[in-house]
Amino acid sequence: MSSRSSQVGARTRDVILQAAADVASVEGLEGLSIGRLAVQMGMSKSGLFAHFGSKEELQLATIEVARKRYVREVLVPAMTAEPGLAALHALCQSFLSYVERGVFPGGCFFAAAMAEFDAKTEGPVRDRIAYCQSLWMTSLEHSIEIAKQKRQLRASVDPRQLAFELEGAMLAANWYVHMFSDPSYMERARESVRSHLVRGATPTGLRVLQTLDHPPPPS
Amino acid sequence: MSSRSSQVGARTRDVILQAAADVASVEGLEGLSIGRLAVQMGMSKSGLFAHFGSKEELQLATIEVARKRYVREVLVPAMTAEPGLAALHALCQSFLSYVERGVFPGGCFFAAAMAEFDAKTEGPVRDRIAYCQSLWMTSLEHSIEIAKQKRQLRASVDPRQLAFELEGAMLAANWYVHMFSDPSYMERARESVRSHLVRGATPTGLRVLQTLDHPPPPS
DNA sequence: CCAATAATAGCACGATCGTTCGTATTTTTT
DNA sequence: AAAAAATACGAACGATCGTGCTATTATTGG
Repeated sequence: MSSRSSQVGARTRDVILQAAADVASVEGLEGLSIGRLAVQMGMSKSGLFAHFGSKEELQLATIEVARKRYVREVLVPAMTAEPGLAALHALCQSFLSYVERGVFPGGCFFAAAMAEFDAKTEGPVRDRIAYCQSLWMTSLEHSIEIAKQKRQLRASVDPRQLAFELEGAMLAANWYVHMFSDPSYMERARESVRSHLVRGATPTGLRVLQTLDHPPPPS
Repeated sequence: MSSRSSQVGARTRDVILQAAADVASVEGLEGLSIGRLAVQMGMSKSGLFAHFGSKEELQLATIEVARKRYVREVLVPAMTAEPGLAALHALCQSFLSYVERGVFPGGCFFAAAMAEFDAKTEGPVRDRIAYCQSLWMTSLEHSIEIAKQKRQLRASVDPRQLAFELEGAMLAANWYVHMFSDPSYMERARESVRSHLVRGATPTGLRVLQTLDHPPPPS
């Protein structure tokens, strides 16, 4: 059988990687140590190592499970929203909620990984992190473009610029909440998102945003 | 003699720490290794180690020289501006220029350190980084308050909120410029700073901002 | 010029790092 | 039931980590 999904080891492997993702969000992907991870899992270093064959493979596999968790906890919940401005709003709220809920103990996994690898020597790990980050930015930009097509955001709105500003507020909240143990930075980010969306919105867009704040009673 | 300033070792110590700050901005303060640093300096590991006595002391001393470099390259150049909105503008431009000039090869030292330690166990290093970061935020907020007193920014402007949004844009630029090797993110941050300042400005403040973009001919 | 002191080097330590290898145990397939 | 494959373990490797101890070399003050 080519897939590992029915094998026993696949479950073990996944349990290892879930723990690895948690550790890496705090200690960094380089700070991930096979020995400490093995102790934490209650298994031998070589036994754990055999699942991956190299530390780099462990790091890449950790990124993959982190990405899946990210998709499940951030992107999927936002998919229920109507494409366009509502989806953009949902993506931002979903991200902030994901940080707030502690989906990763160290805050956003990819924010931490980006900060760790942004200046480092190129390699598969760095490339993968950059790719994941660009996907996230693209999904923001895409929703902005849909919103423009729907005349919910003004034609003058630059999708990449708006995505950059939203992402800046969300990233800053991610760092500051942990660094200063001050959850009020989440509200600052929400205020920032709200004001950016309101500022770019057309009258049509404003109605959409009002609907989101005061959801209509189920008919 | 109590001061080390006239001793030979003080110069050596400073050269070591300048290199350490450069390395740490790329590899992180934990990634700083005494052995590799010694090789890079062309001296023995124990000889280098003797200057500090422990890795933690090396990290703290590295933070200190990084802070001094930061003050010299970011804060001091901005001090020529008139207190208030002009100073706020100068602080943001100075920070972005400092990232752009590569004052630290890995981007902003303190942004990297904050991202590295925000989720980690408490300790003197983490505390010091948090303190340095809070000083920077406070200096932004202080300039905003002066600008409000001078009626350059509207009374409705929340200093901490505005500082948060400016910092978000600058931090995001710091990461993205390196991660995607795309200097255009610096312009995105400048655009973000400009629009935030214009939006909060009173007519008086707008005149100040215009003066900054089109400096008056020396009388 | 000599004694005191500061600065550096050499060496070794225990710990941990990623990695390899051989082997035993379990699970799956034939 | 036998064979094959997957899974895990224990031991050890060379390298590097931070950190001590001791000797040696520079520098400085009397």
